[in-house]
Amino acid sequence: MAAEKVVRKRKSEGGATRAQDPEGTRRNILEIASKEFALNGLSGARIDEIAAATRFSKRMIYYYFGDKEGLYRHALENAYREMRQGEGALDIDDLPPIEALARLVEFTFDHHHLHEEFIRMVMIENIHHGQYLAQSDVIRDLNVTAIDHIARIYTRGVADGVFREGLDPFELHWHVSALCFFNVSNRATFSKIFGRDIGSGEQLAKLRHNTVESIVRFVAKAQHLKD
Amino acid sequence: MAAEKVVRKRKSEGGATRAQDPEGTRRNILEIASKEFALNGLSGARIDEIAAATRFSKRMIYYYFGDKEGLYRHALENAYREMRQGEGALDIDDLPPIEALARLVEFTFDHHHLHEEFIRMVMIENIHHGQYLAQSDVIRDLNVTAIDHIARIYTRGVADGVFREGLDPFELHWHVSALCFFNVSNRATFSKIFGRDIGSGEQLAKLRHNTVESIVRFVAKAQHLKD
Amino acid sequence: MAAEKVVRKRKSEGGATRAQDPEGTRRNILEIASKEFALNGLSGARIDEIAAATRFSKRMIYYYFGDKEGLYRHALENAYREMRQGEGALDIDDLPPIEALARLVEFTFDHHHLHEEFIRMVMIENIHHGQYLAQSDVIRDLNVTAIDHIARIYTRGVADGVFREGLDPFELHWHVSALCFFNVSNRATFSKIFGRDIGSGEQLAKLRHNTVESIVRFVAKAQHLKD
Amino acid sequence: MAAEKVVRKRKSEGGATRAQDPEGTRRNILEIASKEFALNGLSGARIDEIAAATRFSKRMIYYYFGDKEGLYRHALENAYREMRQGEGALDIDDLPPIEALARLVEFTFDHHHLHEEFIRMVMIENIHHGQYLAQSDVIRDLNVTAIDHIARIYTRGVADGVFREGLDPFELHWHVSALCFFNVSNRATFSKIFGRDIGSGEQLAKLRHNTVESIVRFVAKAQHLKD
DNA sequence: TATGAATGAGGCTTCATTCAT
DNA sequence: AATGAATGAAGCCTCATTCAT
Repeated sequence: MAAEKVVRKRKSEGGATRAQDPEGTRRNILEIASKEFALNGLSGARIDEIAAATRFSKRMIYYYFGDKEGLYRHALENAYREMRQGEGALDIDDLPPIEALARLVEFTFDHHHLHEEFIRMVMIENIHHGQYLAQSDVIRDLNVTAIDHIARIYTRGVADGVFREGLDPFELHWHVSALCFFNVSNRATFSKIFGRDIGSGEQLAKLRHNTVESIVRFVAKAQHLKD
Repeated sequence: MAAEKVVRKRKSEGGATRAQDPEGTRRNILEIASKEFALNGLSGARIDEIAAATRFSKRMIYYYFGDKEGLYRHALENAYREMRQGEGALDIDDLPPIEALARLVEFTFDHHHLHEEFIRMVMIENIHHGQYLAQSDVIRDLNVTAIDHIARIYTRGVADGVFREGLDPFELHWHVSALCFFNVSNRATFSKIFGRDIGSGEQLAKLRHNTVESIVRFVAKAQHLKD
Repeated sequence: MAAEKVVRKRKSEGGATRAQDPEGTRRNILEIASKEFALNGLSGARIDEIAAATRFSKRMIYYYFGDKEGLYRHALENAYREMRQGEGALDIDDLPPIEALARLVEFTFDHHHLHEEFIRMVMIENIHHGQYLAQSDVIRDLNVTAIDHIARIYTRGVADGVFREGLDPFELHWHVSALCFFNVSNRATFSKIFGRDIGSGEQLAKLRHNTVESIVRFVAKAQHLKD
Repeated sequence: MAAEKVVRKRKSEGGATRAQDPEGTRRNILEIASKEFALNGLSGARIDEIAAATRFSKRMIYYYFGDKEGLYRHALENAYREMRQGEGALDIDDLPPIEALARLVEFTFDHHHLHEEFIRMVMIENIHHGQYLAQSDVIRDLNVTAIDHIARIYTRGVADGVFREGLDPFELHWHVSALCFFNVSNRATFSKIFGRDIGSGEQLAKLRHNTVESIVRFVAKAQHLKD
């Protein structure tokens, strides 16, 4: 009889040896995964490599995040969350509007510059048509408040008579975002094409300065500008 | 064109019927591949799917482009080439500087908006740290000339006394690029987060208008601005 | 019953609240496991899903049953046990042989029809070449008695001169089993192939009737048959 | 720059060395797969083991059959096809009805006995509730004709006055199937429980004889039976 | 020039099982 | 008695690429 073929038993026998700290495990995995996704994108990232860089076995990724997309989704949320948390630090309500606006732009410019990982996650998510962001309520909630900052400054500036009327805070936010984001997101191609690194040294400083000036000139009344 | 001259040789005795048109084959493959890469990125694109969408077999991709990266590199070069070709059309040397500048910005804004595929290729290339672009001399040559346009306008504006002195054409180009690029590259996330589609209708028109205004206000002397 | 006596001990100071009832735990697990195995087979069943459907943790399965095969073995034994228990109810010793035989067949037919889960366990065990059954003394003991019933009826029938001589009770049991078993085990394929559901309604009733008639005609002397 | 991380190239380089014979390849794979599925069931079968037993690489299974279920579906269809093909051999139209019926039953009994693999596939498919068979038009077509055989014999027998009237050929087919199928499908458990191997030697012969007699006695008028 | 058949390597995911508490 | 955290091994499937014609 060839009938002796049986349910094949798994050979494992190997067990866990690690301390049990679910929250720590989750965090460790998410941290590593965020880096991998930011570096290689969703399809470029490798679960195996993430697991290897982790202090845990590959299996735990699935235990805590379900699948690769689940992990990516969490990494994306995490990126937005960390980003927004940093913004709390900025305290500019006491400055005169123009100066406050300048500070806000500088802050955003520097912040983006320092958080390339976040920028890359957003780029990657745009490559995926924002489909994972669309699944996350968390992210939307985090971001809508981002406009409040600039809206408050703008209102004060208009009240003080130094800002032009009729501008839309949402569009101002867009403006600031575009300039600050682009300088990080397109650093590689832009720098390589023109042979000037836009992401460091003098050039970075000048673009930062230009960015501030551009926003201020866009918002402030002409009479308040010094050429 | 040259295509008229292609003699459709049939294999002597009722053999294969496919036209032997190497250049056409290449072009067909590259076209399809460009779409796939733009849609799914380098690691996300599938050779199988590209081949299937092609009029040819998978083998031809390797025959003409070596490997996946070779195909990607060509698709990238192609994207830049097509982009730059379009720019030739713009004729603004006869307009007064401010108006010329406004036209240039509008043109760039629209051009980027209409060439999402190109924008996505650039995003993807940035995700890959510009490493493939770095290997291509073609691309660099194509792009450096892009600054000439704006440089000429700027020079005229300064000569006419309507533009501020001391600005760097390269940085002006950066400025225009940033705003026009961002509106396409980040359309998905930005629109989804704030619930307003920045890529169509009224909103698109307003951002276009703002973009022009922003650049003009940045470059022109304050006395020439109407708030 | 014994369950009345279970003292629900609470861990001294507001600890766990789960009742400590080993036998109940075992039973609960076994019940759920039986369903899963009957539904998906030995290799198709999932320990995780069994545990999830249970009121207990996965660990308890291993605690009480060792491993997956152990659990399956117990489920198999359980299926046979429950099956045989039901048969006790039948009381036909007072009926004339032909009628008694008819009742026995009807009973078996209905019993099998009502216990699809058991039938499926037997099918599954046959897929595994009966290797787990072979390990269980319990099951063999339970079943051998199954022949006694039919043997008694047959003996009476022969004595009464209504049954043919020389038949083997074991083979009669085989006969009854085959017809009753098949109608449940092969319901899916047979019904789907011929577009007639053999497991419900009129068709079921007719096959039941045929089954009885077939057995009776096989056993009874021709002179006692009405065509 | 950590930017040197790239699309990871596959290392393969290894190529094919085998003769190209698509149909042969398919057949070889299907043959091996049929054995594995019959032996271990759908979930129990291992693609790796099938591939290893094949003359081809694992990849070819997916090339030709899509996925594991696709392969199973084809194996199932194949089993039914081979089964039905064998039946063509039987030539009984010239025999008197009773004898023809007896020959048909004997043939079916032997045929099932010799094709355990087929029986097991049907068992397995029933475990899966016939869901794969339901997807196959091929199988249904093959089987409906199976009833024609027995219907023709029955009609002749009724015309000759030796068979009872009012029987349903479909149900007769069911009857024959049940007895012949069961003896193969349940050989393992039945034999083990009662300590008598129903699948070989004298016992097999007696059950075969009984099966024929049972069917004949069920169909023939009582006056034509010799007890 | 062009193709369909074939493949090794690796990718994601699941599984039964064990450890620490 | 009972659990949630953790895991090695293996399972299915996909991918870029090459061979034979």
